[in-house]
Amino acid sequence: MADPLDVLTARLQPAFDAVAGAPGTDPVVRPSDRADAQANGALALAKSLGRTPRDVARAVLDAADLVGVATAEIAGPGFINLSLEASFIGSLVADVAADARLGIAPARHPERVVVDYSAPNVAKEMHIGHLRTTVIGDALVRMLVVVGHDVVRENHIGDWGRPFGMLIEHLAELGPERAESLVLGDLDAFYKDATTAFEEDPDFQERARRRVVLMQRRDPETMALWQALIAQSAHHWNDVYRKLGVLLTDDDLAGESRYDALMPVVVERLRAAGLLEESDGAEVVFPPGFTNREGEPLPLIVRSRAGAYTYATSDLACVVDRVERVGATWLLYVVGNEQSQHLAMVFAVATMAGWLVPPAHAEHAGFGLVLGTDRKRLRSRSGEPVRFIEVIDEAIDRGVAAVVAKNPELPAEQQLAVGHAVGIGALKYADLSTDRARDYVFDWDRMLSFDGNTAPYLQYAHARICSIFRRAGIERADVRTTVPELAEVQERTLAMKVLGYGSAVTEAIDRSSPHRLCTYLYELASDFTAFYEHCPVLTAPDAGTRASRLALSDVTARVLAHGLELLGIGAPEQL
RNA sequence: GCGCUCGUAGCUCAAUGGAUAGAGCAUCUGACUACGGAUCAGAAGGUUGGGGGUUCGACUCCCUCCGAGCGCGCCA
Repeated sequence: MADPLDVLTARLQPAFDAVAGAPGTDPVVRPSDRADAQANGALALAKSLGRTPRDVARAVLDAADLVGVATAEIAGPGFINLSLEASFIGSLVADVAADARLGIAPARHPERVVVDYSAPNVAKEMHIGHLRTTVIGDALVRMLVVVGHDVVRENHIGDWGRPFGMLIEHLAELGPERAESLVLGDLDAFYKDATTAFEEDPDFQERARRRVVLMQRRDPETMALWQALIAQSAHHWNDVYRKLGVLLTDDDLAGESRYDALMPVVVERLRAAGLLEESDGAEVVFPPGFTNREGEPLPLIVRSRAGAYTYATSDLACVVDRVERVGATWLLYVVGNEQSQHLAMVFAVATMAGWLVPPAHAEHAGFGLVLGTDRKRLRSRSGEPVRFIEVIDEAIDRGVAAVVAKNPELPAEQQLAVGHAVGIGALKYADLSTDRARDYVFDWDRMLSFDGNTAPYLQYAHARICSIFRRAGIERADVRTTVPELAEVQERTLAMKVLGYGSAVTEAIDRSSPHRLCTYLYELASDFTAFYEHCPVLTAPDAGTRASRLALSDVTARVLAHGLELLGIGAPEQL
């Protein structure tokens, strides 16, 4: 238990219980600007006891044992301000330094969680719209894994449905060997050519329709062509994922085709449950609480008038598969905000049908748009969506250029590797560091700046610490057993921040909000630079202080590197 | 029309219902032969879109209005 707030809570709990006359009264201990921490529980307790908050706080303090941990005083309307003993903070920092997990607590209730993210389409290039889902999903996966959840990554690719008749037929015309060059050429051009043929050539249209039927029957030649399309598309995605440094692999592909066989089952089960209704010739379910333009109930269409299954059916099949086959109790959808109503309806119907019931639960981790500096949806000059791979390559180029300009002495090979980490880090961090629900403005200059809440700033702080040890020829591991003495205010502030790492990670997971972790890491880096400026490490006044500051520096660097890793961002030892 | 999301300093963003709403950029003042100045210390900048309400206490919860964006029956 490295979190000082937990320690304080544990110390205050019995006193609150005694004053309340009942167990379980929450002291509500939080970080505070005025002191190290503040307990606010007396305010709530006062009301039920019919006493004044300050009176309750006084009684609690009289009953509490805080010896060796903190001193307390009553402030304001009834806050208990707590100032930690420096020796206590130091010992907790040593605990964190000795912990491979750096104070991150394991999940109280580990779950099998499916994270649905990225979701590109076969035979289409990834575009800027895939940035947020891919980057946010990847960070959430890493955080969930580190606290001990059993995480199943699922990349819900668009690999099935009517357009594939057209795409497969087009590939058949070009000859299967043509598929090989698709990744080098332009996937979008292929898609466009197929569309053109479909629209302009009635014969082609007819053959495309037949292909759809052949797909349903799993005709071997058709499936071979289909596989070729997927394989070539996967090359492109994997290129993106590798450069971007996300964890997705071919093993995580869970395309719509996987749920094809489940769709009729879903409809039949809805029928058996008495939920299915007919509306304008389509088979639908009306989840309560959703209305259309006319204020009438809004249906979720699971089978169209033409007899086709819809994406709603596919998403319902997905829920069934994830709960019943995968055995997940937590379904996390990293999908744009614009799908919130659709997903809410899918979740509602799945719940009505009894598929999505406790302990199983679904959560939509929605996100806003990527905007240009004109505050409008980011697009290329031609008005097309920006190609994802171009954004990635530009990030790398800019990162390398920044490193080359700033550290010309670095060997060229290292400049490339470090520049990659800086560029990709900047790109990812810009996305992760704002509240995901909001739209955010994409701005190269700001995200690559070494000042402010950016990846390069964090990476720089980390590199500076590494530089201290490198310069002095000190092994990092050798300083870890030192219990830091915290005489200077900057040392104390930094130490307190180090102790907050675990709760920052927990908070980011609880709210599916990586930006909580980003904000924490930025504050940690800021506190470090203030410490670095005011507290000489290698030239400290005495050996004890030097050892103490080395220990503090080491643990700070480890938290920075660990935290960046959870965000999917590298922490080079030199920039 | 209905629904969802968002609205915080000039700009870009923070802030579990807790005291005086915090950072960075830009602006202004200071501090350097630097354990990496890609820095630090400080100043200035706010009716948290407007108005009501709940609460001991509201950026946060509720209502209402304004503004922006996105959805709203057989595409995914």
